[in-house]
Amino acid sequence: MPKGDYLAEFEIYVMLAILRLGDDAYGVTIRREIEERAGRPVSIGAVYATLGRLEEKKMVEFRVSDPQPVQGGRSRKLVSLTERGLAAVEHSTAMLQRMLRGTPIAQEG
Amino acid sequence: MPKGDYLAEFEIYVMLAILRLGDDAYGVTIRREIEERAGRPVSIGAVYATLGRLEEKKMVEFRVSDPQPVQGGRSRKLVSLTERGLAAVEHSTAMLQRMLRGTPIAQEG
DNA sequence: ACACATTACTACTCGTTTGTATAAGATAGG
DNA sequence: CCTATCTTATACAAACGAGTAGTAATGTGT
Repeated sequence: MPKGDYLAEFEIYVMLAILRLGDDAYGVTIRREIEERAGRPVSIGAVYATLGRLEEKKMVEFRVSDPQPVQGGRSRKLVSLTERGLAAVEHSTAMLQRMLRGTPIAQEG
Repeated sequence: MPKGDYLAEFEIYVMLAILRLGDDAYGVTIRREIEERAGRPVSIGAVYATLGRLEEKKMVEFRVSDPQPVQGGRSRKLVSLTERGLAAVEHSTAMLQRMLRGTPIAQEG
């Protein structure tokens, strides 16, 4: 099982957050998104570290935004999933859904 | 976030396989189940190693079957999830479902 | 120039998971 | 007994992920 071909838990959370955030996905918003859904604190460093690992795996890619017209509004490094990244998330989640089926665990739509 | 509080990918697969297999969950069947769903080879050693770790975390428990009336039919070590293990799987999958919602990834019922 | 806010980066540590290789226990059959 | 078969066990290595702490870049406002 060549590593780098699958996603660890936190990596999945980061990638799903990116998907939900769409054009507004960058370090700070990703962090907030995960904190809200998971209900636990997430350090910003952990997010950037994970984003770096995901980039190495070619799961995500970046583009730099224009600076924001507010105090401290430095450019953001917006993230999006690569084709490969999207495929990986879909694969991971589909696998989970397959495994869940036929199981006594409640499924939500 | 203290490790040991969440489940890694392979651990989740093992636990979900146990759930599906019910009264027939033991090393060999678990391996087969995962291989079929994941479509990749799984070594039997990896399964036992993981089961050992899950037992340490009190996620699974064992009971020994009667010997099987076939060649090589030694007793099986049947596995089932503990209350704690079931709760952990439910927690992990529920979190994923929450993260999936609002995402362009197809959801199956 | 200076303070302040927002965002990003990186080196490093720690603990973990995964996986292999290897050995061996238990049972049936001839 | 000896062999084949099914099952389990485990020491060990290698790789990896998570997270922290500290640093720095870039922008606004005064």
